[in-house]
Amino acid sequence: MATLHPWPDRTLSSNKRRVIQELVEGKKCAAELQIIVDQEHSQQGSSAEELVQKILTSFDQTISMLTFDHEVSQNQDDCRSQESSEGSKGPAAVSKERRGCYKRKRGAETWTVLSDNMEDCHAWRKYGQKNILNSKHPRSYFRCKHKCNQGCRAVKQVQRIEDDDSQMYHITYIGTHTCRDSSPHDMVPSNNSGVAFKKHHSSPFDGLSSTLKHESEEEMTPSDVSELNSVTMWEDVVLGGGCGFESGYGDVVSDMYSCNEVCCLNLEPVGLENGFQFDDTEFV
DNA sequence: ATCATTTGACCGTC
DNA sequence: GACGGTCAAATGAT
Repeated sequence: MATLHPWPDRTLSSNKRRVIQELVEGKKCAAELQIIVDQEHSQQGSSAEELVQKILTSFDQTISMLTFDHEVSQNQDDCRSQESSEGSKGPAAVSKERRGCYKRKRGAETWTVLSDNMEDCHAWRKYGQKNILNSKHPRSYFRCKHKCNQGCRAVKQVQRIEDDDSQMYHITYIGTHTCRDSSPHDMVPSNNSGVAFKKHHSSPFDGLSSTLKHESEEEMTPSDVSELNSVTMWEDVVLGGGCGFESGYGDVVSDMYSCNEVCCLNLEPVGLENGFQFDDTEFV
């Protein structure tokens, strides 16, 4: 199995990574089992079906805990160091020094959406706005509200499209949510959100995999293709696509299905760049 | 008082 | 050097 994973962490210990890979494999098998069980037990709520559901839930939560735990601990360290430095130097001095001191999120997975609605199920906080060259409308920058307390690195950029008549927005999502949003809305199964989004055994990306863009200029190699298969499989796990509920991991896409409904007109998962790995040093 | 948004400065990439 | 992305003080809203 390819060793690519969308969580932004190269420092994850190899053991932990292997554990997660094994869990991903396990969940994949459980998802296949669920399909078989569904076929053989057509009536809803059979005990076998419930059992498989529990297995899938268990896999999801375990994977989430493993990755979440690591990231939170890392980000808590970040916050602490920030606080301590501010405390020692005084706010004014630090703010001048740190201003604009960042590393760009290059290589993070991104996907774009054309929507008439800026809203989605996540809590975003605007952190900037820029006028873009040759664009009539400014681009707004949002980051996940839980960046500070949970270290969620998801960001999105929203820009109204050029066409004056339409109220459509071009929304670019960068990175997946690693937060566990405390809002009740996010905790309920996505297929309980009043949307005709059938419980599925495959990722929401599956039907879109043909539009999966490899942002690299290079031609895709067979290994790239296999990586993409792994990507969809992983997304099946982290996006909660396998069982229709979301534990808080990387749920942007499923949210766009469940919450924005048909306003999601054009979903383009893109940017699975070479190696599909985040460089943690780019997230300082 | 607290939280969110605006806005100009700063930095990385091309 | 231009442009885009991010930071954080200032400001506004509740």
